Amino acid sequence: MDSAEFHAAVYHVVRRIPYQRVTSYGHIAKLIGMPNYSRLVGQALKFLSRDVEPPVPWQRVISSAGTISSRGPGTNGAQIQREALEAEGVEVVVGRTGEFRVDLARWGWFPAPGTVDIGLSLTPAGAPGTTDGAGVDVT
DNA sequence: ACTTTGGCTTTAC
DNA sequence: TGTAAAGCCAAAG
Repeated sequence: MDSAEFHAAVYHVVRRIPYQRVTSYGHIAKLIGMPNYSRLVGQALKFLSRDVEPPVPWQRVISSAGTISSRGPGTNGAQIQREALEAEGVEVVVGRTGEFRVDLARWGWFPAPGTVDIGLSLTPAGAPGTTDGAGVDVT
């Protein structure tokens, strides 16, 4: 797939992230079938224009450690992201060094690869397993 | 064409 | 958890 398809797949998957759920860049890469493209997922979201037709909930994508990427001191992207997450009810805590983090055990959404539609032909036909992908139910 | 730079990950300590 | 180091891949410089 070329970069256009990659972007499309990323957006597609990100849009599949349920309300009040978050996932990681790396997991999205896995879902698409390219485990080592985690950084490119970040770029795809970075290149995303802010007024695409079906909005892409990019705020539901954070690092695998459950922290919101700061994107540098001069930017307020992390703050925006935090507000967006809290706005939909996701609990965001502030670390001791001031970073925002989300409890992945509670809000994380990590369905097995192949169980979500990525909008491309590589989705296996009768994908077994969870179609819900309700991550961890530790309550 | 080479070097840096990212909304990253994993493994190891 | 928190760093540190080594991979990773495309876009900028």
